[in-house]
Amino acid sequence: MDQTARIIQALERAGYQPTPNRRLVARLVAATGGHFTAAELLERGRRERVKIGRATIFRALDLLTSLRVVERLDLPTGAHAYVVCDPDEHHHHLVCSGCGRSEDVADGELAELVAEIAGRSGYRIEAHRLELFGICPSCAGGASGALS
Amino acid sequence: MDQTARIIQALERAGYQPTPNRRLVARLVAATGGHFTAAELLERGRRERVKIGRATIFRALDLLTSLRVVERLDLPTGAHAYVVCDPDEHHHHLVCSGCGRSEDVADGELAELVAEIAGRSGYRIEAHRLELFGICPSCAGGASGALS
DNA sequence: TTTACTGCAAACATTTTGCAGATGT
DNA sequence: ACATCTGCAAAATGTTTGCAGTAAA
Repeated sequence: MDQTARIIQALERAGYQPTPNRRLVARLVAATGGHFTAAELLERGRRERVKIGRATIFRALDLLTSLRVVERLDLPTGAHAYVVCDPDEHHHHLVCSGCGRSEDVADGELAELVAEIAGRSGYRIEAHRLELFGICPSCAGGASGALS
Repeated sequence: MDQTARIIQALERAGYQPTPNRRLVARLVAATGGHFTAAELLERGRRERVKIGRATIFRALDLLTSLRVVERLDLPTGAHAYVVCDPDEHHHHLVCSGCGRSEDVADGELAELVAEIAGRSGYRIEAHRLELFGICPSCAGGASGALS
């Protein structure tokens, strides 16, 4: 099953209608290998389909965010962007500053580190977010991506 | 030396004038144990001094951000806030959702984890940001903060 | 006297909302 | 029929900018 279908299914499972607009947003979101802003999505949407309103994009994105199918993240520039992601496990994002591609990174050992910080500080830590920014292999190494 | 003085000194060292407005911002920023938004700062500033413009607040905050005396962070709600911090070492922030207090957390073992992620993914990681949100001991435990 | 700083208001960018109409169930 | 969804335009936010005046070097 491809990602577009997964997103649409998530909508249906949550009791939302898989309307043409929402399908479009799902498709656009899935077509992105990386992050995108609401404005970009609107522009791409309008290229495919004449009628889709800004508000609809934002509403669909809110919906998908609440279903954890996409996540909102903050670029180093301060701009807000979204990335598609796996709703089932806690993870973080590694974003390429070159091409915008984004990969999920498992929480892994971070959980231990967070627990340790909790112990040391006395805080009850309820949420944590790790954002990683860098250059992906293919942006770094021309075509091959092999590091010399 | 107190924090207000440290901030003013950082401005002077970088060649900026320690004007009354900037001193005010330094004082307001230092008076905050935690995070604050630009709007809050403006309001507090106006309570002390009738004349200070929104733009001046933003400009001062940008300045302090570029000097790494404050850092801009993104609350889970998506709102932008600022926290005072130590310009000399790489660290992260632990923010109390109750009172807004914020503490610096040393990068510590995170560096290793980041290096490992870099190795595994092939990305050249240029920046990373860890944001922790939780409840501080005094918000959690009533007055004493002792966990039972 | 030359440059840095400031307030103001306007410009801008981004996101949200109210609402009447369209669409899906 | 009924609830959900949609586009639009207006409103609410949040931030930046142009500029003329003020203060500092």
